[in-house]
Amino acid sequence: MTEFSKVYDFHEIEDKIYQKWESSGFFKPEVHPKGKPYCIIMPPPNITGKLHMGHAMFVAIQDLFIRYHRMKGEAVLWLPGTDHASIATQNVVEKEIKKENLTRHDLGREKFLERVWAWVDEYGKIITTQIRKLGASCDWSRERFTMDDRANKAVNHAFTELYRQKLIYKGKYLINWCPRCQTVLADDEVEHAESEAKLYTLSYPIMENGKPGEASISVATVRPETMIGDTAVAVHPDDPRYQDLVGKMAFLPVAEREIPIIADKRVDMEFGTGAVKITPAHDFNDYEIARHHNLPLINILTEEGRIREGMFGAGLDVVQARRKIIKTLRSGGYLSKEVNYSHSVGHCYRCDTTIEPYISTQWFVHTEALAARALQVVADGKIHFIPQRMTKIFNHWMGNLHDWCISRQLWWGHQIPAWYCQDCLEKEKARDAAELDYRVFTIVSDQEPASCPQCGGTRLERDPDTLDTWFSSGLWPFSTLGWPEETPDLKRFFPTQMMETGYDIIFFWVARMVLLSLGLMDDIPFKKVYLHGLVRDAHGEKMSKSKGNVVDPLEIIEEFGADALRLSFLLNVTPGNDIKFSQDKTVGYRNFCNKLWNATRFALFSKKNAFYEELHLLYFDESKLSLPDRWILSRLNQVIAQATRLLDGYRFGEAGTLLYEFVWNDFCDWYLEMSKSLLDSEDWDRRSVTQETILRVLQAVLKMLHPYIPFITEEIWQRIGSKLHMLADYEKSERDLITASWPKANKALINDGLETVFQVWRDSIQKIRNIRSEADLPPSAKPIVTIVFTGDDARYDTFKELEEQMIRLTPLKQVAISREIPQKDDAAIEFVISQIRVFVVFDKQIDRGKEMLRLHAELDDLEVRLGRLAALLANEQFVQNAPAEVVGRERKKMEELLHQKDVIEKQIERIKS
RNA sequence: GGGCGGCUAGCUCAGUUGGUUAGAGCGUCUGCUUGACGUGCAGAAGGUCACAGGUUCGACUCCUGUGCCGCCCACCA
Repeated sequence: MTEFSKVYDFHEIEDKIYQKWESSGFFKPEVHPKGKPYCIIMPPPNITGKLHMGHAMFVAIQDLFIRYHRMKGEAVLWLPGTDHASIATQNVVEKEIKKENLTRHDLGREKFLERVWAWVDEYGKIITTQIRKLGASCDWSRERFTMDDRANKAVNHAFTELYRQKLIYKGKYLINWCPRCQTVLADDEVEHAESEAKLYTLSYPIMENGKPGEASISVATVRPETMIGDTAVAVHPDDPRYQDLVGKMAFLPVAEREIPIIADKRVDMEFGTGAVKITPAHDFNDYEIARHHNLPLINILTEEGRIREGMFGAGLDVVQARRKIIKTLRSGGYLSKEVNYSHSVGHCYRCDTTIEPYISTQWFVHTEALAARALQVVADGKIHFIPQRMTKIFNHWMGNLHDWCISRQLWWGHQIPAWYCQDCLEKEKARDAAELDYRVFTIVSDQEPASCPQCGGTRLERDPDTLDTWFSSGLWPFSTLGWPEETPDLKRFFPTQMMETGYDIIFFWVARMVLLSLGLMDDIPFKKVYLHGLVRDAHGEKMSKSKGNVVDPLEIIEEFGADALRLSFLLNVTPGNDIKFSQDKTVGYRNFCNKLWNATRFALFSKKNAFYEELHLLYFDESKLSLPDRWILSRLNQVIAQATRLLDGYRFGEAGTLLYEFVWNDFCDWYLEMSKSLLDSEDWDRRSVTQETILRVLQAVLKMLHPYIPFITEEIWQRIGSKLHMLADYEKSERDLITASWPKANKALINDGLETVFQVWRDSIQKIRNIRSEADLPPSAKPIVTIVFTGDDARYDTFKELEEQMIRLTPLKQVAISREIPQKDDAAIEFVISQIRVFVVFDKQIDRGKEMLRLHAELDDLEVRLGRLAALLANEQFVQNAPAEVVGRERKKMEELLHQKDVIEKQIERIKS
């Protein structure tokens, strides 16, 4: 007999089991070669550091679905990987080398990338180890990295293909520039935050006869330092204040230039002075206006965000320049007003530096056509969001999308597969056009070209820029399956069944996958998008290193086990809602695991009961089942049906709670307690059938809990293997729980009538215990109980059969199940439950005052309910409109309550007398 | 400026077709060496389901509005 420790110790067990699963190949879809394909591509964690709670949660959720579907016999593929996370990782490594007082420029591109690769090696291993610790049943033989050779190939192919489709173009536009990272960012990589500033009013003199005159025009700005880049002043065409000024020139102080006063409908007459300075190279609004009026652009900033050489305040950063220019304007009398003002400022999502709108030449993806298709497939229900409200968020973003800037001036990432022929470039330059036509000298190819296809020249220079990290992530659902090759995996598993990720990356990632999949695969990437919330700390604060409230999942696993941690994310949660992580929850779930362990220990390995001392085959024989057996089997099959339905509806939180309660309440607290006397029976058949019932319930329970708590269920499964073998219908293929089949509800065993009687039976036991407890008597004070049924009440037989159980469980001294009211006993406490009268007699005198209090409390409660019911039933509308079934139920309740009231009142009378 | 979520027992949260006395875990109180589990067992207290209207025979659940907390989006000089 296997040793069964008193307390479940997950240490050692978890790693041992995981190794067995992995080495047996159970994580591969090939375990069910003929199964229906079911695929989830794992969101690849960034290799910026170790895993956090958010990762632990997604592993728990995805593994739950993966294991559930595997048990349903499907060919399940959960494909793991990690993400190079271009900008984030580059920043992390930059910080790392800063400790050695080095910048990436000190090292140079090649050396710097060596350092990053070393980092990738180190953290990649840590991350995959951590994912294993959590019990993830993903197929490591198919593991990928967003910058491995195959991903690289996919990225180059994608870029080339989209370029060929004219969905990718290069151009000079106003973009978001991070002066710290020194790269362009996409719109959604800019985080906006309210910040306090000053709104200055500047006066620009109007030119008169070629000279600045007396009159002036006032403009409001929060960024006075940009005035040296102004190329116009704009007013609303209908603004009566400025009618005569439109078309005139204004004098730009400091820069000492003349700029035109123009009219544009985009100007808000209500704001500030109604006149706005136009700085096209450093403001998105101004850029738009300038384009319409063909105004020149003046770039005043360097890539580091400092004022350019030869300009006012050269070399200063923006804040310093602002101070200096304010001083100058003030002394020149050009500053007429300054007020406090709050406005929204963009920040880099990776380093929080203030973003500068900046003119730059970059690569873009045309999004209009792709976004329209994306909206269409969602509208057609081809992609379904859980929770549904996320659809709106997705749609809103898709519907307001600008072109996607995909080039980055970073070193770490996929280098753009574009080469520039230097010969063609020179020719193009010689043309001396206003703008270079880059297409003339650009070669985009997924292979490095040997020579220019135009001129045959070999002086080719590769674009030094890399791609947005989300570009390669956007290909993830198909690049991981082998695309652009027509691999068997791609054919079999694409489109994937589900994308499970956090709602915080709907735009960054989910949307990009949809766009790129439609563009390159001409198909959706996944059918369902399940979005989980954020894991916060116990007080609802976002976990962050700076706050010091980060909880390390590995520490929790070490202390409470991976199963307990998983339950913390899987029970009592709703899709899309943030969850607060507190250790208290995990403690509770650790206790649940221990409960399950001990239930098994008792049920199958308790020496005293000498279970299974007789080795024999168990043929399921319904006719031999005892009442408790039939009851628990009915409950079990009910639970199987319900849990399956809930899981199919993605409601794993509710399914889990259902299982938790079934195991703890129905199975442990009631059935196993009842089994104790059943197993005492002299009757061999009785014992055997009870053992079989325990075994069958446990078998199904372990199966259903396995997706939630895979380690402990597998461990128990292995330990009870020899018992399971005794089941006549045992399937050899179920030697390992991970690949065992999900249970099917046996409707024939569901018995609603029996469950109802059992409920009344349980309630009556609890009521007796309650009376005992209220009378301040210990459990050892066992009463004598008489339970009286009316003449033809069929429940009599059930109670009769459960007599011994009742004595044992309540516990009682003795019980009489009767059809007749017992002889009058003044000491008897009576209650009515579902038309059954129960008389309880303790041999100890009970406190009359206490008893009166109890009775009055009950009476008060009854009065309230009776009042409510009477009003309800007196309402003709209710009687007429409510379904007969509901009315009937209420009437019955009324009768019952009246009866209870009567009984209580009589007792009160009796005690009084 | 637009949109979304939360507001249910002291705390953390469940609650999808509107219909018993609104549930769980933790915490609290009382009792228990009941043949597996004190990481346990038994019992109890604790809620006008944020507020105000409306629809309905009936609303935690549907509609409208309000308040507080939080989030997302937006080219607010």
